[in-house]
Amino acid sequence: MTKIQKVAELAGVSTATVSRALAGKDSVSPATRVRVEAAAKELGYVVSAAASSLASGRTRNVGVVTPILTSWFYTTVLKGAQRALADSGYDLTLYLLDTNPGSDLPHASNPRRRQLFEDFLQRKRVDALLAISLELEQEELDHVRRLDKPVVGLGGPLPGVPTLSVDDRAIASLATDHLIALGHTQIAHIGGNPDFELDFHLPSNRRDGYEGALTAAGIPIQPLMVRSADFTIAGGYDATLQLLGDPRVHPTAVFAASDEMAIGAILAARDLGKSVPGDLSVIGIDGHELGGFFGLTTIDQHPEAQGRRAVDVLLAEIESGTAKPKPDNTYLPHDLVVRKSTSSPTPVSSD
Amino acid sequence: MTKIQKVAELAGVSTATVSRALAGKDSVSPATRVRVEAAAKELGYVVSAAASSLASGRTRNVGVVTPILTSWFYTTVLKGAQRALADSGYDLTLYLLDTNPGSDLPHASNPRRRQLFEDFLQRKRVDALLAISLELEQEELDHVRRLDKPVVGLGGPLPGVPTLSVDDRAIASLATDHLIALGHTQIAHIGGNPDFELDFHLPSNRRDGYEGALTAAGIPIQPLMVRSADFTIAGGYDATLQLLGDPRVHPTAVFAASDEMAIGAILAARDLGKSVPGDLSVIGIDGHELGGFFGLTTIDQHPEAQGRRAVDVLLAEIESGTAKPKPDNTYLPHDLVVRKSTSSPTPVSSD
DNA sequence: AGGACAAATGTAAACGCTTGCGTAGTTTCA
DNA sequence: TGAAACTACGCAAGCGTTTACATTTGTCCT
Repeated sequence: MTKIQKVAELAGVSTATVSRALAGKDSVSPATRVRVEAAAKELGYVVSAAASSLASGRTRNVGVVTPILTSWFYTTVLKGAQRALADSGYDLTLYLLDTNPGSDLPHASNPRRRQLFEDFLQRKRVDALLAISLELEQEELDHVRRLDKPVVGLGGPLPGVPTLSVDDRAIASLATDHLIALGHTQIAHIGGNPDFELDFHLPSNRRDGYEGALTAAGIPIQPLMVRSADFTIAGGYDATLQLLGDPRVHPTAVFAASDEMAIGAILAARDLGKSVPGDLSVIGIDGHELGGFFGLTTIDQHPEAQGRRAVDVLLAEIESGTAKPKPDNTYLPHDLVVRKSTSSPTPVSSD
Repeated sequence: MTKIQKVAELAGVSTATVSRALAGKDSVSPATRVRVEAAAKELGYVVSAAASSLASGRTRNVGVVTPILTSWFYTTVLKGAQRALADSGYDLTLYLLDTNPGSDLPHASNPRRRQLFEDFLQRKRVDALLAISLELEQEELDHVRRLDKPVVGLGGPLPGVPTLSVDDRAIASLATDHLIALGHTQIAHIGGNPDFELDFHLPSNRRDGYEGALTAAGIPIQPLMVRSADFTIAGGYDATLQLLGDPRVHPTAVFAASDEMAIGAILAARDLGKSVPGDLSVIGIDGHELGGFFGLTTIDQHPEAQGRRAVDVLLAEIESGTAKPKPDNTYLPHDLVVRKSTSSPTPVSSD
């Protein structure tokens, strides 16, 4: 391993200057900088991350905590974050915080979570933390605060931490309004399961948006029209099966709280011999890559861009060194993407 | 931040002893160990990763390089790797090595790859590297060798590096034999696209296994029965549409090289009004979580276990400090999972 | 009882960088 | 033209551990 000393000798300067030149600091003359860079390249010199971080207190490493990995939305956010970090020369350390299935312990007792908050994060291994859809308990929040490092939340409201998220109510309203505008009045909703391991605000906000839009349009809310599922294709499928099999309701459209559930709804409708959108219009949320394949109308929430944005905010905080930025929430953009899973309802003979 | 010095004082020992006690080394008396641990806990002491790694040369951090993130198989492997690492107190640094789309440059010229191999990896940020489905060019391989750190390949043959992988030929044979045993003779194959960004051995090995099984059973190989796609649902769908629309062939079964393509095949068959398995049997590879939902017969290759296994090997190498373990390949287990997408062919009137 | 050996602990030298402070040398300006 | 203000760079003190080596203490033989 070549060390900085060798580079300094070859370039004919002190190690201090090499360090400054390579770190891209000003106060190094252009000529010197060039010489140092040439020397470094010639010797194949790369700074030792450990030494650099010990001396500077910075690691060039950002921790990303996600509750789920095997879901398109999360991996896409992660992809955006990874790319943005790599572009800025940062490493991404991945922490997976899935609750052990079946366990109903408070989060703080989950050993994996304890390990993360009490051990890993405390070792100064990361400069900042990006928390995706994370709900933290008080104790965990305290641990995070103690780090005194930038923390940004994506998708979930974290008290005392700046967050980015889409406006779930607005998205749900937009989706519902789209169906209303097409002439639907019998609109069902497949919401996310609130006891899912994710942040519980999201399902309820989406439901609120749905109900708000109906009410605003003077359409009565029918509790039987609302089902919940676990955000997966299978979950959306089952919920739709139940919905369409219930003689008490006659939905002509379904608004699913995720694209995967919406896809499940499309498959269920087909399996029941109903056509989409002829017999049932379906709209989802996410902007899933399979949306085009299924002709799914959706609200794209640009997950990859969300990952990038979150990292941008995080890096800005790291650079600025601001200990306590305003803990407010910023809304991220979303877009209605109309495909062929939604249309006006076909008039039906009342039965 | 409490440092080791404080702990030493509180426990009434030297910093050396604290270090040894906390690292779990022997040659510390049980009584002392207990006292040190108590002191550390009381002060909330956690070692500084930077200092520790500078002094010891170890980072407790493993790099994982994957070519794809938004695919169930890869994220599941990653999940297995993450969990195994977390269980052993290691961090996982994620590197994403997707080629920029459209670019046909040699890998070594891809800026993201350069950055990874020439910069990130050289900084001693990781103790070891897990390369998933990675094909490296000579230059990149040299960089990796220069690290002189344990490297394990998963799923792709890396010259000079120990690898783990399933036996793709055997899997393909098993899948094909399953169809043959059911009585099929008109068996199509949807293989992975060889110019896909992944390792190209995989698609060709699977195709070899398919052809081998046919030949062994005395069934002629029909080139028109073989299509390739990009491993996705949409890809499998299109390939199947073509296959079933081609008047020159009459497949009664399809062996797809991935579960996602197999799911696409099922959807395509349905859209063409064919029943599965009545008109078309479908078998895939992977063990995808949606397999149950679609009733898909598949060869489960236990991706999460693959991730765990790979990490186990990696950690064993780190512990042993063996610089150069035998660069051989170990095959991982796979299992046929029979569901309802395969059955005996229904006799058809020859047309 | 004396020496040899092992067990437990202490001493202090790395580990390889960053950066505050200081110093020459160079401009700038009245 | 002399002081003030920069600019570019060197010096050396850390940063917080780990660990080779030395030391102490206790145990076991003969």
